[in-house]
Amino acid sequence: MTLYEELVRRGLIAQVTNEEEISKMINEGKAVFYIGFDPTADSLHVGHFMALCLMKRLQMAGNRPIALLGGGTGMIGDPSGKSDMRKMLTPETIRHNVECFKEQMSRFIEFGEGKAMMVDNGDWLLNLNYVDLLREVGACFTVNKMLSFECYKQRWEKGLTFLEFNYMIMQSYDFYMLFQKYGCNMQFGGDDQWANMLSGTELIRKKLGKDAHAMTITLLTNSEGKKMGKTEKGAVWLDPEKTSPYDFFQYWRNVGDDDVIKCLKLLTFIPIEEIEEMERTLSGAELNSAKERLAYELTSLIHGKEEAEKCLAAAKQIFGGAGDSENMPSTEIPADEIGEDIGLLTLLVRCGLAPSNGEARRLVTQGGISVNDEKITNPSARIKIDDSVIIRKGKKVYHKAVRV
RNA sequence: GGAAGAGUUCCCGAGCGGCCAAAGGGGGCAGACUGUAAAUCUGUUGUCUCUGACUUCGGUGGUUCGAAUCCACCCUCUUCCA
Repeated sequence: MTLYEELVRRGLIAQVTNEEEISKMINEGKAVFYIGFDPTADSLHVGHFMALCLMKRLQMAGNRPIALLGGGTGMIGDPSGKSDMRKMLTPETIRHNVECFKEQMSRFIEFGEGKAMMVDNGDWLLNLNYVDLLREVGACFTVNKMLSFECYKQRWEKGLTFLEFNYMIMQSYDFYMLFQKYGCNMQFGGDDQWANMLSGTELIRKKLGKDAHAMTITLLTNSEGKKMGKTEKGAVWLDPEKTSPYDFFQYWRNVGDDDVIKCLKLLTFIPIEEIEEMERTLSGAELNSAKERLAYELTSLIHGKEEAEKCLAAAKQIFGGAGDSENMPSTEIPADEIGEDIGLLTLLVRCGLAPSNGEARRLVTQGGISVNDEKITNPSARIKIDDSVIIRKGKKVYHKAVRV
């Protein structure tokens, strides 16, 4: 099976400019490709992870990856497919985010001589001269064409600023630069980037008369068509400080039945045959084993095998019935803060299980809280903590409060 | 520059002098049912020292016994005209 066939079989590919040439190029390891990452936050999330996985797959086949950090494009903000304008980021934030990205990326991809490259488009975008740029590239774009792109549809109602409208030109310019500087002949990106990427290949054709290619990756959506990797609390981050390994593990452990197989295909390196085998044989509750595998694999890829083992063990202990666990998320509370005993509501807030006393009170009154396996419904209850105490919120959130 | 309109709790969106902590929906949280799934049903969803008090309806002042609701100014956005 060739690399390209595997990508297709995994469902990773959404759109390509020229299937024949692209498959040939990547199968033979001849592609120099780039994927852009705009530094919109101080941590990568699952969407980025998919792109990094693809990078790794291609790298293993001998292709040369370039990770492009959007130190320049981040100053503008991509309007593609978004209904609202992004909050403008300050240059300081962008620089900080770029640094965070760099660090996280280098954990997945090997950078260096003859390996992957990391470049920042701020290097060429930030010092562009407006008039020069207009004459050089502006002349290659027609406004009517740009306006016809699907990705701006959502903006017709709320308005598209000139600032954001220029994003496409910047991204095209990136491709054009990378093509010249590094011989980069292919661009990958999320499917929402299709228009931006095509514009890049067109610019290259117009300016240099050469062919460049683009391929988009399937967006990770659940069976309802919503983007995955988002929770009510925001994105599922790769940074353990922002999304703890345990929460990360649980996110994947709890994906819907209809989404497990897709996630395994798109996000893990488990051989495709094995996944297809699971797809054929597992149904109903049996899918739980696939979910567990998914959670384990991903946690292991991102936080390391050791963390993954811990999460798995913690989950088994917690959901397997045994109440106690060393690996349970916990909060340490100084003895003098607890004293004789501590108010239940205070304890819940202190452990981050409720944002306010009011919310904590509600939880307790509605029967959502158990302490050491004993349901407590009295909000004014006081809890003695001799050593440590296991709090359960709802069905699946366990937390340990430890006296120190 | 001129004219008209809009800004409400996490989001959308009603309310247009007291019965408003503010309808309805979405989302969230909890309960039931389950497989740590989905769907469904129920409750709940500003804060606190919680049968009471306090703070919220773009901002600042004002009218009134009483204002999200009326007035003035300001800010922001949308549409129409130039």
